Amino acid sequence: MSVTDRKLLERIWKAVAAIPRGEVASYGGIARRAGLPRRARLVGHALKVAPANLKLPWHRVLNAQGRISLPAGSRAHRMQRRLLEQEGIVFRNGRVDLARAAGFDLDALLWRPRRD
DNA sequence: GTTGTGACGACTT
DNA sequence: AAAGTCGCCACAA
Repeated sequence: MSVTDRKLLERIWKAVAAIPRGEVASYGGIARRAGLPRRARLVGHALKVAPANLKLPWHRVLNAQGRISLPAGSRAHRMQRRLLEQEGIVFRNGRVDLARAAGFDLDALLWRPRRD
């Protein structure tokens, strides 16, 4: 693995670490915030290989549909959903309930689930 | 080198 | 809404 590849991963990890508690972001959005537009798949890869010691809020990263991308029914899938609900995020029909009432930031693709 | 796969996404049918 | 298609590209075989 080249040094530059390593740097890309680090930039992605940093962007993920910046997702505030109670909010979620998309793979594509993280890629853009990391300065890597159109590299959504790389974000998935970055999370897969992320060292556990970084303690990244990986569960706050969803696909563009607001759905969990991990295999449905898998252990990891259930854990992601649990972690999200644990911080107040509500699911509706298998999708994160995205109410863009206030704070919906299209540019950053950072979503704010309705908080009531 | 080539091929298939995949924690993706935008567009078009 | 749902299914294809295409672009993207790291990785394993």
